[in-house]
Amino acid sequence: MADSAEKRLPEPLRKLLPLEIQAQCASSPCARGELLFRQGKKPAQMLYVTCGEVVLQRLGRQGAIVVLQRTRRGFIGEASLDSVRYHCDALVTMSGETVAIPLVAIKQALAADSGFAGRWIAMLNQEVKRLRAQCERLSMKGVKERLLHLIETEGSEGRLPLGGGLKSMASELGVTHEALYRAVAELEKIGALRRRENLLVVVGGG
Amino acid sequence: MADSAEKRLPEPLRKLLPLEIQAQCASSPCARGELLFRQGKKPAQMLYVTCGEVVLQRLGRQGAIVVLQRTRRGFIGEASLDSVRYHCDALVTMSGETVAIPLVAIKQALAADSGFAGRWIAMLNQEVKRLRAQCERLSMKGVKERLLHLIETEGSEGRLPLGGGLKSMASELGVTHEALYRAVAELEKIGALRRRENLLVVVGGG
DNA sequence: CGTACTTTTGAATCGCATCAAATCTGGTGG
DNA sequence: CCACCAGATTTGATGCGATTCAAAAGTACG
Repeated sequence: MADSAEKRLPEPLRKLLPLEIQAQCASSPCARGELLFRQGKKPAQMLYVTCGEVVLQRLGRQGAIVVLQRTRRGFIGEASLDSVRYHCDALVTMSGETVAIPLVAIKQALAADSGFAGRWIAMLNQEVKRLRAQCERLSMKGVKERLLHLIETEGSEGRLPLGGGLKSMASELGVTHEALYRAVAELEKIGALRRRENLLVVVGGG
Repeated sequence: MADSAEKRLPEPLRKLLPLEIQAQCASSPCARGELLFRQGKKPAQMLYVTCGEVVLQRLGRQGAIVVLQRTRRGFIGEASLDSVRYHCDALVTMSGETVAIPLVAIKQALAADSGFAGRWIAMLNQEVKRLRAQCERLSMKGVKERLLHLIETEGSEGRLPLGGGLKSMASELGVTHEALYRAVAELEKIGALRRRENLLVVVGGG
């Protein structure tokens, strides 16, 4: 059936997009090493990562690769709404799946449907909030400090489900997985943290 | 004159806001230690920092203060557009000036004026892009690496003007000013960086 | 059962934070 | 003009914590 793709749309997209745009979405798998788009090309569609990992990168002045974004779930290059050309490459670093949405459809709908525009703004607000918190987190020096901050800001009620295990969380915190394992162990020993099957719980004055 | 406040509006706001909203803006000074808003209160206006420094913070689980955002220039708590209550305090950490814009006016204008909504979205896109780059920067381990990344992403043509001197740049990079001074000195000695009066220039293969 | 991955612990090294102090700078008032 | 101060800038010495390299133990899956 043609609508099988729609049914697979992740929750966030179903709540965000007008139905006529949902109908134009196309899911497709992406393999590690694949380039989803290239610097200089004209954006034709908005990409949403549902699983796997994609990084946006470009070459710095002395040839070093500068990573601008690493996404495991969410839009990549939302800013392509405004720009004529991509200013970086999109490289798949972990096989997964993406949803492609025609850019023109989004632009038209944003101009015509103020409700959609409002939801889009709300989504961007959330993203800005999240990113600001992440910056504050990354500017902390200690791993334990960062971990607790993560649970405070991304979790609810001092609880945070860990999806891909601690290892993937480590790169989100900007530390090695060894350092994170040790930090968790120490916090548990102090009694500041408890660890259920797939959950981290802050013990403090809750 | 009453319009003296309008004339003082910073460039970004003049380009972003419809004229009828610019007329409703009110600049006012804020002193170090002042609370611009408090967790739990209902947002009535959108605040834009023109100079000074404001942090958004709230109390974490074990009483530790969690800083969510630190702003020297730009909106604070854009997300108050969507939320009924503030979820954090806004504390002035360096005396300066803010512009207050009535929230209802913004909401109405965003719904009625699709051009304004488009500009607002573009602004948020820029912010998201900048924040993502900053996250990647902060997740780098070396100071030199971070500095070069900053110049690559925030500067143009490998050149970056340093506004408040190296010291203020240090906290933006999430390092101590001593470490930054040393990194700059080493990069200059290698010949990878040059330093003009108020400018940092990457020397590499440009 | 074997392979691949995550999780865990150990030991050595390195870079940054920290504390300290000297120099340089611009601005203010005598 | 000089004295003086507050801040930025610079250099030095020390310690801690994360990285790094290494290896073992646990776990999922075909």
